[in-house]
Parts: sequence; structure tokens; C-alpha cells
Amino acid sequence: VFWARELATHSPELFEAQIKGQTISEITRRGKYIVFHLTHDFMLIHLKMTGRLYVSPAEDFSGDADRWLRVSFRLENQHELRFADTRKFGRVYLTPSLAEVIGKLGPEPLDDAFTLNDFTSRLAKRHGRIKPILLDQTLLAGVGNIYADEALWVARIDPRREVSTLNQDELSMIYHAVRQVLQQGIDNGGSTIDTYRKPDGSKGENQERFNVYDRMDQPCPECLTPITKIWLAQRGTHYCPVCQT
DNA sequence: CCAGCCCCCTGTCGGC
DNA sequence: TGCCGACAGGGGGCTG
Repeated sequence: VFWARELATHSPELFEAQIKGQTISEITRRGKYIVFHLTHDFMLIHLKMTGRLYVSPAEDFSGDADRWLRVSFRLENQHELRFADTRKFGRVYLTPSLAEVIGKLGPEPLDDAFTLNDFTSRLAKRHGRIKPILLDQTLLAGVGNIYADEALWVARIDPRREVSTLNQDELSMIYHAVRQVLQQGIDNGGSTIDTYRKPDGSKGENQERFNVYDRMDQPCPECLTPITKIWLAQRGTHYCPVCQT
């Protein structure tokens, strides 16, 4: 452990003692958390803004990201699982109880079990503007700033709309748009704006498919009106002032 | 329950 | 060229 505050649940000493010798049986995902299933515990990693996960040969620190190495795990095969993180916002959790870390997350938007009715009934309990609410991980798990903006463009909804004013058609549009843009992001290997890399070090491709995110003053792909950027809940928000109403 | 603000950090970029 | 402020894929905590 090279940066202790990256560990959310343990001191470096206790973390090392507890995880040593455990076997990784499976790696899954819940919302924005990567979940390592260990012999006695779960280890969860949240990359936040600049986290990177990759495997390198032990003793070899020549990789691009090694300069920002925060936590490294020695594996059995002379390799290391490494977590690098420029801004140090990322977190590593170690716990026998998954619910302790991710118990309050909303449903997985891409699950078959997640229906339009689920979405509508969850939103019905909320008040406020649609964009900040889409970012709330207890409503849905996994929608971040890029995908909230992109989904609302696909749905043609103004990010400042009060959720109470959305009709059934509009809720359906948002529901389908969220699933569409998330699936597209996965299919395209994620969005590399700056630091994001796949485990093999290559860049994602989804940033080349952005319609509004990071495109202030560039033409809307639909109507050619310049994309507007505003701030909502302290997050940059991009939308087409003509298409999205 | 929601909005607004600060904070956690480092790096990059634009303006002067 | 150098400095300074603004801003960046997230989210917790506080106040009002």
C-alpha cells in the first residue's frame, strides 16, 4: 500500500494481514464498483475519476500508470494486480459483507429485471431536476456524468426538467436512453477523455461517439445548434437547447 | 428530501 | 516563459 487513504475500510497493516493468502474466485461488477470474490471476503474497488487497474510482471514498474501506483497485490504467478490513481479519489474496500458497501445502490439499469415500471415508480418518489437525480446511485447504479448527459440528449429531455413534469412517454424515452447509452459505452470499451484505460492499457472508443458530453459550442448532431454547457449540482452539463425540451 | 457549497487530490489548459 | 485560476469520468458531508 503506497497511499493509505485509498483503503476505505482498513489500515495498511490490517488490510495486508487480512487479504494475504486469499484466492480470487470471481470478479464481477455492481454499479461503479468492481467486486473481487475472495476466500473469506469481498474486495471492492471504485476507480472514481482517474483509477486504473492492470496486471504487470512483479518488479517491473515501467508501465505508464506505475507513476501513480497506490496499491499493488502480489499474485502467485510472479505478476501483480495494480491499482494506480492520479487524483487519489479511488477507494479499495475489504469486507465479508457486500451490503456494507453497496447495500444502498439502486438497480442495475441493464438487468432484464429492471423494467420501465420500476424506473417510473422509483422516480415518482423523487423531487427535483432530472439530471442530478439520474446521477444519484441509489436511484440507479452506474449512471455517471457522461452517460446522464448523453441519455438525456437521446431522450430529447432538458436536463433541468423537474421530474414531476415528465409524462409517461418521456419517462419511457429516458428509461430506454439510459440503457442504450450504457450498453453503447460498454460495447465501445468505455470513454477515454484523459486517463481511463482498459486493463490492457488501450483506450476506450466511446468518447468518439459523444453527442453532447465535452462538446460545448460544437454542433448538435441532430440540428446543428451549438451545444450549451451549464452547471447543475456542481457538475458540468451539456445539452442541445433546441432538441432537448 | 433537495439545493448549494466545500472538500478530498493531481494534472492540464487557457488567459494574461 | 511563467504564473494563476478554472476545470476534470465521483461522491461524502455539511447547512439551510
